Amino acid sequence: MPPPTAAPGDAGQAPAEPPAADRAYRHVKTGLLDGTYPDGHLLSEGEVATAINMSRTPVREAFLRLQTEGFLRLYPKRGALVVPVTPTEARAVLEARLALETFAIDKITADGPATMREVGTDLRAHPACDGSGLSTAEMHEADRDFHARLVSAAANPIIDDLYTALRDRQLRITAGARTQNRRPDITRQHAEVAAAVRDGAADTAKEVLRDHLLGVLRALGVAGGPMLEPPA
Amino acid sequence: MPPPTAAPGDAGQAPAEPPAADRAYRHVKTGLLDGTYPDGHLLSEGEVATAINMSRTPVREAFLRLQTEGFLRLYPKRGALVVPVTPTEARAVLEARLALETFAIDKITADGPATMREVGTDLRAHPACDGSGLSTAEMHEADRDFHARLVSAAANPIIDDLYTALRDRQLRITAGARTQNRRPDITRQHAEVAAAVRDGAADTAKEVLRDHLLGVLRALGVAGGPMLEPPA
DNA sequence: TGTATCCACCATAGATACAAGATGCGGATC
DNA sequence: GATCCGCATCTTGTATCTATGGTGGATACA
Repeated sequence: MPPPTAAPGDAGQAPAEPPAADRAYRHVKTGLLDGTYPDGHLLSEGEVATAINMSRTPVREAFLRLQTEGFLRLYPKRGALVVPVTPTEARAVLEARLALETFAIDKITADGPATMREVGTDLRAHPACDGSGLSTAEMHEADRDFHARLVSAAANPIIDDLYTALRDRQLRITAGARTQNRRPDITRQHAEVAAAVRDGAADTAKEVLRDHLLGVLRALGVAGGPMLEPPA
Repeated sequence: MPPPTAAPGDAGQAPAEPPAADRAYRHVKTGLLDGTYPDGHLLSEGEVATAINMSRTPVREAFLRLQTEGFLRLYPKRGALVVPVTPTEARAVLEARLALETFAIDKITADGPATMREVGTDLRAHPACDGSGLSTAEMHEADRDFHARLVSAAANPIIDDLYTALRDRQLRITAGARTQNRRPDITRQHAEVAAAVRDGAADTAKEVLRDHLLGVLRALGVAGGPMLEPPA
């Protein structure tokens, strides 16, 4: 009666649908990334709920999550604003990434040369240091994984969570950017960071990393500001 | 642009109660901090909803927020677990604070000596550098404000948000700790950090800061690990 | 007595109903 | 012709209801 949609019950080979809240979250996030919901668009719970054929309750949960991640801004009784991506925000995200990744390198350094060697060696063998034969999507994934591994080597779950959220946020910022031309630089920088960590050259690793992140901003046509720009 | 969050129409002498979701959030958070909901307690939406006389819907929102902040862990169909505070978590929070505050100092440094002087001078005059005549609660507030100002000097709203969340999280960790005996150290370290920033001695500032944060862990009887412990 | 099973209870997930706030348009008024 | 007020409508905030799934205790059995 009330649940007119979906027959969750039995169904021999039912694939066990994920929770509605998750589906709503995915749907909106996807729409945010592929431009279905453009910057500045004011979307409503009901709109999304109707689109994916569910009630507003799970959509609300999704909106709340997306707000804490910085994708939406909720206005009471008004709707959810798709936060416009500004150069300032792009810079803020990259700066924050720099802060966390720099910390990771420092922590690995504090752990001692043995840890540096181990982590650096692993990273040096990562696909993101080569990149040949990888599709754009695979390269993107490899890039993300490379940095995630670097950060998680700091063995700090809170930092890991913060970093993951930042990376999600960057997804939207760089949604339309092309990385094809930059791939040689990117892989080279990955390799340099890994090698520097392996060899105990923390300062070199941090410097290359800074330049690496600056490259992302540059590709977007955004200036890096005093923190990310190369020193005189 | 629509007015962000204007006061609801009236504003006459109506108490203008805050939204139920906010009340639920405050209630649970307070309970978390004052020990009403101890570590490992499994609480339910209905329990809270009944206690403060509202429906479960706003309570659910509050639970979601508290989960993203790391206070609760939600188990489907089970309830919300009050995340136990472990030494590991305490260390992770303090390390994360170190990462962000260190970044702030670096950014201020990158901004140039003029910025350092200005920020450092302001901080040096902050009540948290003196502390005489402040109650425990006031001192606590001053401490929090001091660090928040340092971080916000980095002019990065994302970092600000992350830092605020960390600080909230620390609230719970240090809920029962006494700071009375440590106050002289704390105020001295604040003053030293401020003076170092003012005078352009970034490395000194970061070193004192590290020691300052280590002090929090020490007061809890937790070891700092390789990152926070003083170098040999 | 120890163990496996079953069932009642409890908690959440999701849907729907209802209430209240905000906006924008149209018409009345000055 | 400009302005202001009221209403229609849209959107969120909150409450309540039903369905589903998991837990633990009581019970039957070896």
